[in-house]
Amino acid sequence: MTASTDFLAQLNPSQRHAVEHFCGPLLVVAGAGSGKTRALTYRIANLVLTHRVDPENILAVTFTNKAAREMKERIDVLFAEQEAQANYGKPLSALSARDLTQLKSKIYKTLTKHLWIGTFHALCARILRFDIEKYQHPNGYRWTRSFSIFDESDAQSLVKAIVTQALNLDDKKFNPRSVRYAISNAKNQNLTPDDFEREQPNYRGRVIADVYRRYQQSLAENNALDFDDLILVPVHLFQQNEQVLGYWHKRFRHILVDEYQDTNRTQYDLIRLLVTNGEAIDRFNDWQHRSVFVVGDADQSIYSFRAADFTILMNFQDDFGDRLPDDDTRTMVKLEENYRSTANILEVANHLIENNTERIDKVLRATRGEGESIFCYRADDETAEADFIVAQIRNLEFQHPELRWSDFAILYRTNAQSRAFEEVLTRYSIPYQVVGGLRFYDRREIKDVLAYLRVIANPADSVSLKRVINVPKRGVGKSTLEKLENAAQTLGGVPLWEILTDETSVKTLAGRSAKGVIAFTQLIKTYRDRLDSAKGSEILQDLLDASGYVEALKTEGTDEAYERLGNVQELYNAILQFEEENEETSLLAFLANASLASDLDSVDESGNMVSLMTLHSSKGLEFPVVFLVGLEQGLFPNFRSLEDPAATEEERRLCYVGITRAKERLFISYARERRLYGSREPASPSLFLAELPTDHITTNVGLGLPQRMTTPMRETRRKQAAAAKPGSGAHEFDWNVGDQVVHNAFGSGEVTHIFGAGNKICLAIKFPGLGRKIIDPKLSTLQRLE
DNA sequence: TTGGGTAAAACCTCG
DNA sequence: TTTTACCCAA
Repeated sequence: MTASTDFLAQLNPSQRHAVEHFCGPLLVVAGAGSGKTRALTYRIANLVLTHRVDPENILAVTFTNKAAREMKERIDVLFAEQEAQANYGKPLSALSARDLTQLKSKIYKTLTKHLWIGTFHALCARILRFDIEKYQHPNGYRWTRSFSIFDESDAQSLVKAIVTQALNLDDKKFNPRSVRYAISNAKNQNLTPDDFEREQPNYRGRVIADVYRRYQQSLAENNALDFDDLILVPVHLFQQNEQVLGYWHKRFRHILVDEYQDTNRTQYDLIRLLVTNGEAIDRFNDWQHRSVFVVGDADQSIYSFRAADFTILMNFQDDFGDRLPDDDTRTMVKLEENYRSTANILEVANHLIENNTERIDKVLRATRGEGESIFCYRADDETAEADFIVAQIRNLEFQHPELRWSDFAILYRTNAQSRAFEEVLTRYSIPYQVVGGLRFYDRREIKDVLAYLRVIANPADSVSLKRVINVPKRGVGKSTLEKLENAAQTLGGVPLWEILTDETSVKTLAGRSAKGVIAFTQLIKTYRDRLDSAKGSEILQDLLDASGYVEALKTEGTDEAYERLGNVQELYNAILQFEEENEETSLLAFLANASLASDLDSVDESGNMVSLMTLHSSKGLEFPVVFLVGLEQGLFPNFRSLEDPAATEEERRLCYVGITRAKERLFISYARERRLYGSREPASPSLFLAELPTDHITTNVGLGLPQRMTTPMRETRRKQAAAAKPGSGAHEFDWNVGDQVVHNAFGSGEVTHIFGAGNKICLAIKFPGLGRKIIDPKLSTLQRLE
């Protein structure tokens, strides 16, 4: 066995199949905990070490920045182990410190540095820093490589300004948030304003299309892109410019995509363009020296709210593959062996997910022992729930000396649920970290300082400019700003900056405030001149002083101000670290990195703290002990999904994700009463609780858990159904789980779920031999057998 | 122009 | 309960 292949011996046959795949398409259907990250990293290492692929030709898309970082680290280790054998003839651990340093630096320079690994957003931002100036918008808008990236709040205020000011519409009727959401959705499905209008030709659709057009114009005027544009613009650029596409197509011969079930239409278009060089997909056949390798699990698709579409994964073989059935195909491999969780946990997870209708058939096979039973706790309210869970944590930590605080995770549906747990954890002095919530880069002081940097890099960015022109106070108030903006508008939408830099105009328009405006523009100009010569960190350091920002915080002198000061200091550390760790150290690269950072990226694994996070954030992570909390109707599944069977299935997948995070112990809990906005509301147990297999669960509610838990739910349903339609025909809606029915087309079956409430009820019915189908009793003839 | 006050809205998930 | 938006006095 040669040195370059013996690391493959650690893999099981399916993993090995995936890892050794060289050219052509491959879909890896990878269940939770089946070693998919390992398959990805090993394959990249194998491409380079065995097939001698130039690292420059590899593009790997991950779901988070953190995953990208970890993948790079793991590949680095694999490279190092192989090179140690090859160059020194001994294992990595036997190398002297000097040789090790030398080897690592050589590996970084020749191999790791050239790999493109990152999220869709980060990779696309990088491509755009090369090529955005070649992009031609149909309306003639232009962007430069110093474009700003607008976050969600920037985007929403832009939409709000268009709705209320430019179009003079009621922002109650056209809620900026929902309009922005509609635009985002359109972009994620690769729809232009015209496309959108064609799809929704009604009044609302036309208005939104109009806002969308103006919104895009606004972005262009600011030389800015939103998150969705980061993907959409490269797609359009590739579609319109053969040379640009040709370059990247030639460069990225081997493309790998993780979490493929969570890609949206636009991201799919991007991948397809890069793979086929724009050729029609059914004609593309040139797989020599080229591969596309995607890894995903339809059962873990939980991002449909940002237009992710798991049918893209289901269609992979039709798109790229040989179109053969599962058993014969050479373009799909399934990883079904789970190395993470105990058999009990897997049993519960498998049982739950079987309630979904739309999935690729797949079971997680246990490789570990049975493990402890799952415990389900019914609490009186959210405080009692937190008390119970923290008591369990203290207890387990006490009884099992091998457990650290960081081995525990509390997973919930919404960020707002963290508070109760934080209070109790604080009371017992248990260290914890809340992941999600307010991101570091979303704090006010950080956004302020970044806005300064953004204006310095991109003065056309009027949104950032307005944010800081009067921070700290320079006597430039609302009315002054309004006059200046009007002037910019009248001159045909020139950037505000152009008005500000003309001293005469400023003196005419701003009057008393002119002094402050001029001071501000002078400040920005000073740093713009240094943009090419100075490092970002140097600019930031001087700026904090010269702008008076730090001074103002010190003068304020409150505890809060000192906390902000600390955060600003931390930002300075962040930029220093960025410059140290990254190949591309420009201020532009740092700003993009800051815009795209997620709170998940800052998860501290060394800190030994209990982790609190949403189920969405927990994807891809694992913990020995997991608490899955708040399993109540309306909370989880969330109330917005109650009436929509497809949405309920997504909530169920989310629950599946939560369960499969657990390695050793799983606790599930719900409360009978919960505080919402401050007032107490009664809560009923989640639909999902009744779907868990009784014999693997212990509970504090006595034996016979599913019966007892479904009863109150049935009563609520009955009440809701009766209330929804008083008088005649209430019996139509009075369905219960377990009802035997006869359907005019499918024959007899059993009701297994009830979706929604009132007159919007849908039933999931299991028909022997035909499987489970979701049926609207109002639209089909259903007869109940008594 | 600024700062303080009160009233109304917000809590779904995210790069 | 907490956060944000808007109004008015100084």
